[in-house]
Amino acid sequence: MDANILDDISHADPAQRKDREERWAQVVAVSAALFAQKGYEATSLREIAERVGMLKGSLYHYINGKSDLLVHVLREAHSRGVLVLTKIAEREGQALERLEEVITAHAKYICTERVFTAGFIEAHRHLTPDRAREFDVAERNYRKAVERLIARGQVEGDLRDDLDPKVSALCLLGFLNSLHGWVKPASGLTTRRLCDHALAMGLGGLRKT
Amino acid sequence: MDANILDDISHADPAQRKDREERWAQVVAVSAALFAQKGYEATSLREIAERVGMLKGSLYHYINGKSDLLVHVLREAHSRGVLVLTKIAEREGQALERLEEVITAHAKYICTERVFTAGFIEAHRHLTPDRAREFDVAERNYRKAVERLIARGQVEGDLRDDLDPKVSALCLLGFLNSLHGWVKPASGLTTRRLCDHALAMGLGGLRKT
DNA sequence: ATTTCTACCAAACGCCCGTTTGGTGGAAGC
DNA sequence: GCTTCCACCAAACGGGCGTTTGGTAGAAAT
Repeated sequence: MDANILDDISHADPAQRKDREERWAQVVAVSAALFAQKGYEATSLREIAERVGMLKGSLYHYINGKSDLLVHVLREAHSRGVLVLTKIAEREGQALERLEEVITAHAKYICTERVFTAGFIEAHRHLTPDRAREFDVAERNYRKAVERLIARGQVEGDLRDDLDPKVSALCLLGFLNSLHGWVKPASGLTTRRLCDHALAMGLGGLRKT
Repeated sequence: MDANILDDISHADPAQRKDREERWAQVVAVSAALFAQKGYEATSLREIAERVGMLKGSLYHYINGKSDLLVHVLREAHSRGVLVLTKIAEREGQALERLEEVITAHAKYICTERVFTAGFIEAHRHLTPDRAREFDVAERNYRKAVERLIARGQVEGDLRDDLDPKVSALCLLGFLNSLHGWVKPASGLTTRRLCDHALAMGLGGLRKT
């Protein structure tokens, strides 16, 4: 079933494999760009195929259905975003410093890798529960890591301890993701300044005054 | 063209008018619920008509096209949300207090009127620029009002003045709207507690320490 | 030289969408 | 009692979608 994507292809010679992989990467990249720009539903296979230079039916040599594209786009997004951020959150050290790092990295990711951050919420609607689980788990892990960070910050005395860590984590991540909605490249706001601003506002509500 | 919706109907007798208006309100309410739940594109006229108890073609006695429904849903949402919040933001008084009121009211609106807050971003994609303008203007007015409030709070000495009011306003409103993404009714979190939390986090980053 | 394989084309399929058209039953107006 | 009007039905329309099927040109393998 998943042969086109997942099967071992070591029996193919290197030249063929490279061709196919390059083409496939191109397809995923184009899909990511279009999904980000117009949303998953509003993007047609015809349009994707056109930008890659083939007919829509030919895409089925790479996929078994449209949602395969979504899965692979989301996987790339997660490997660049959520997974990296989770690792940062789980590093050793003073909680407050870790949290600052996470917030800044998250904001930076949102600003610079715009292609991969759009429509995550929309995306879940278009995946069957079992295909979505993979991403749900990753996102939950990240959220939990931030939650633990906040709790530790409270214990260490840097963060106010009258706020529930879970709700705080949800608020913080929601806030950071919301940056995507209005931050535009070339809006006269440098990434650097935006990250500083996000840090000030994201952390300001958590810090002990 | 717009006869079904906008025309003067004073020549109809009261009984008829009431019937029609009640039916129309029902259609809008059902549309709002479905748009919120599944999104605009994913909601079919067939589905809307079914819940109201008619066939999809019959909806065209009330509308001239599907997007009419979106416009009317958004109008109702704006009149309950953005317009109310703008008025609060523009009242007289100490800026900090006003801002607290706005944040709390905004958070409360998001939590209690869930039907009308979903898919605002998606919505814009499905309206022609001239039909969207109405809503763009209202949202901009609100944002500007909050921006002025923050600027005044800085002058009055309650808010830190090293943050750009415009960026701060965008961050704050983005944060508040992001609550919609994860706040669920009956999640064991009362509206009251959520609003307090949102206030603490939203204001914490702006306040002078 | 023949076979095999691969990347892709060309064309059709069924589905469901938003929209249009023409009609119908029953209440309201004269 | 006849006409008018109105809310709605019944059925079709064209179109775009995701998907399937069968074929083909050309390189690689034997």
